[in-house]
Amino acid sequence: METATVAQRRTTRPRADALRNRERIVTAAREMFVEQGPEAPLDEIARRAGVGNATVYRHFPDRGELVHHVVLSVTDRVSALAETAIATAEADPGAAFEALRGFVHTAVDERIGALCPILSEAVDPDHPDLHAGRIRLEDAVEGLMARVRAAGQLRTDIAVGDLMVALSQLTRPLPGAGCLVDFDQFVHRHLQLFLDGLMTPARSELPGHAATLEELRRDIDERRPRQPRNSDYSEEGLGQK
Amino acid sequence: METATVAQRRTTRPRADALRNRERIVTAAREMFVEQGPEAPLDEIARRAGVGNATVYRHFPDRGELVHHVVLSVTDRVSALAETAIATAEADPGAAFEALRGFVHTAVDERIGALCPILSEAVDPDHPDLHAGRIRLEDAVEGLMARVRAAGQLRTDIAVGDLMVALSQLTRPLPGAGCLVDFDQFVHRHLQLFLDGLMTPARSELPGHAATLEELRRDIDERRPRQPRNSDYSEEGLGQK
Amino acid sequence: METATVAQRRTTRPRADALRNRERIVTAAREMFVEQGPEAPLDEIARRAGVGNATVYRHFPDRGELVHHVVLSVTDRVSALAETAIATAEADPGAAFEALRGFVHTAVDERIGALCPILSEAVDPDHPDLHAGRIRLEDAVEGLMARVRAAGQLRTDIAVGDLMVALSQLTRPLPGAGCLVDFDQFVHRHLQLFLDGLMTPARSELPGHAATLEELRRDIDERRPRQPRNSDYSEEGLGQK
Amino acid sequence: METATVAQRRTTRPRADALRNRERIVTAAREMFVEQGPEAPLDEIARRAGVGNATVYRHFPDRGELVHHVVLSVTDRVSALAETAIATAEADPGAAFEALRGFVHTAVDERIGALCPILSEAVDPDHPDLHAGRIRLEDAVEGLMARVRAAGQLRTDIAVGDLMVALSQLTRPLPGAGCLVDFDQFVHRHLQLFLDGLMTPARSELPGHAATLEELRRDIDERRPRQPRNSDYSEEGLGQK
DNA sequence: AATGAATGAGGGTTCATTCAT
DNA sequence: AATGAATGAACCCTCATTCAT
Repeated sequence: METATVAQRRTTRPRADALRNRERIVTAAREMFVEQGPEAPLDEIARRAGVGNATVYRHFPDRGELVHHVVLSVTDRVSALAETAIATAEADPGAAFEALRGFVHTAVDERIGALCPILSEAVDPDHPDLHAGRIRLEDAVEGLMARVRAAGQLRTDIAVGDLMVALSQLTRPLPGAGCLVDFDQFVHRHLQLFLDGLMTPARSELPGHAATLEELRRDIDERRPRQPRNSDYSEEGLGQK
Repeated sequence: METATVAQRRTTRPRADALRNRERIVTAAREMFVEQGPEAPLDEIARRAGVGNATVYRHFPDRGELVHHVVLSVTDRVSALAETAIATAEADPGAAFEALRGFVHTAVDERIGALCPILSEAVDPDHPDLHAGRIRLEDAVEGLMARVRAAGQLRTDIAVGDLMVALSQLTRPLPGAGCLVDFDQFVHRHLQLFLDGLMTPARSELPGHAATLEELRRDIDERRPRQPRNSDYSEEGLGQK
Repeated sequence: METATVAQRRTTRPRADALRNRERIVTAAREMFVEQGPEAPLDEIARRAGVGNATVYRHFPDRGELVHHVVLSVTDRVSALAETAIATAEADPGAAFEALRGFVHTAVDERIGALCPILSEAVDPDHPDLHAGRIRLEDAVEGLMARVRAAGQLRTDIAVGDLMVALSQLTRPLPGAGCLVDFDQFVHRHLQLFLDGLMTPARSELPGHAATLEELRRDIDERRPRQPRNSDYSEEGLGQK
Repeated sequence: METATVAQRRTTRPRADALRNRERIVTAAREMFVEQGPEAPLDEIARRAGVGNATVYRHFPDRGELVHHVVLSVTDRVSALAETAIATAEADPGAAFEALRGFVHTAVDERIGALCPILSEAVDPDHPDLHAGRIRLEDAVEGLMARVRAAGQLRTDIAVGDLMVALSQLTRPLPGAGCLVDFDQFVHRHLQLFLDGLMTPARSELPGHAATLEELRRDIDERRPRQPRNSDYSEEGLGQK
């Protein structure tokens, strides 16, 4: 009796099924975002999660909220992966680059592509949770890269932003292509090739400059509404080393 | 005689402004497809082209027709770039890889990302024009890659499909991000890194298998409506060479 | 030379080809109106007439104008048919009803169904030309019916409106059905049955009252925007005679 | 136990307001189809039903589905009327034709004109429900006509298709005329006249041949895209008997 | 708390009408 | 005078979001 009262006092006692639903929604959304991008129909997410559409709204008042939580969830998982990889790299510095490879390929299966909103206007960059998540992710991946760099296996002209953005891009689904079963092997091929390009010795000189996630966010936030898009390729040193 | 010629010319001459409009629509669509994929709102394309929405329909009876022509246009431009690069590579085999680099970086400015529909359901793969375009593009890029390979500068376990798909992916703008001026330098950085991964000697073993554009199309056409998506990463040899 | 001047003075010298075009447009419109109703696409009418769409607008500033002229044209043709039938009926009063039958069936081939706008809001009832046409048609058909009635072969409780409206209705195309080749024989069957019902002796008592075209127009013009539609069948004497 | 029953009832019970809406949509559509045919704007149907347009789509995923249900609904109602009339005809064979008259006039109020899609491409003729409905309707009306024929009061050269098609045509409102209160009495006049033409003894010979609804459907399905439309009136015997 | 239903806004497409050649 | 081209309004349909049960 008293127990019940206490339970009731916790104003937000989450019912077991509510918690389960919430989790299923986030999972379904993560899948959908990877496959269709952050514009995926909410009704479809609800269907895939096995709940009514309105239930999604109960848990996440608007799409932004849902994106927010998905990003948090993926950030957490990928951060954990990176932290694990750090341990591996420290255990055997000779295999540091291998640890990085492992991290990259596994991150795909954690739907790291769902992180793309982190770099767009879809989420509020100043939200404390997201900021914290980004810091943790950045620290972990930077830590991992630092280990590989320390082992002399990673070129020195790249930073976290380079890896994360390329990772997001290479693992995004082709637009208008639905769920491509056969496409996944291609993703892993491209990741391998990209990773090969990260190894020492560097085989070319890079244009632009290395950037962290924080810097990328800042760049995005500051950009002007619309401008003619011109490559700066010809103006930059791109020559083979 | 001359009168007849003039008259005839008049009969078949498309109006100057109509031609201009058509060109502007294709250009606008190319931009939009790169940014948003082949599902980009036609109204927005029309707006960007500076014409009414119905004008788009006059020139291209349905979306497929528009996509078709954009793909053809980009295919042509990119094929020409590749063919030019071939000439460069032949002139100086020692700089073959440099010719490939040049091609890749320039292709970005021709909006090669607009080719993504070529790999989706958005175009009829059996249309003669598209098939011919794909063949020309494939031959040109394959020809270019062959030159670099012959010069001993390109790893041998990759094919046209690998390059084209990765190129499309790496050059796509971030979703919801509009036209990112600052992002372009990142694109070129990633292309450089990816290209470095293509050089000899190969630094890793690749999962899956090399594929041509034709094979990719076939894979897509054959895929079933929906299946659980499982990475095959863990089942494949991904080890460092 | 002087002839030319005179000709020019007639400010509205209609060029031969313009006249021909005008005629072809009206003909095409008549066909289309019968087949698809007065909402038929003007572009399609233009196409069928073999002219550009804008040419239709040169001749008929708006759709109403076109409908107007089609109605006039059909009214004329059908009036002529009726007048011919009168002559036949007078020549052989014993075959008066046969003359009426002939008129009805031939009127179908003159696309009398295109007259339906005469009873709707699609045309201005007060336009002098239309009014005159309606009077001529009414007089002719009434004249024909009078002959048959005088011959004792037509029931006396019906008037022109009854015949014309039923004629229009029975010959209208089924909605959404396109051009029904096989449907025409059905039209003629129904006309026969309806005509049989017009013969003496009358086999039933009719509800409502006989009406002329003028009265019908007036009824239509006076009707209120929207009212619940209730049959008055149960309130009227409909019994078999 | 009882709780379970209640719960179960709740699970499958369609909401009261949803049911009401569905009914209102079908009713509105029935009216619109009678007036404008099966191409009537869905937005207008929604407006008339007093619901948002999207609600129509929730209940009927596409136009075909709506047409389908309207046709079923009308078929049911009219079949019931015909079956009732059969009973009347059997009770007093001398009044068999009167029963037919009653059926015809009452069918108008059930919006029998909404059956027009049954003869167009708007519905799938092979759908089991529609087929069953058509059979029921055909059997009922044919049964009614058989009773009248058996009583020697109905001419023998007509079939169900003749009656149904003429009925649909004669009861359709004039195009562009909205709902004509005053027009209804005309409809009933014409029905009376048409019915008089169906009585024995037949007063003319009919062109073409009697057809059932099934045969009409077949004719429609087999017809070619477009052909010159020629009356066969002159080639057929139409003489007075 | 969960849900089915309702809705309005937005994009796709057609078509009557106007414009420029 | 004739025409191809351009346009905006209307309609169809989808989907995010709100409402009522």
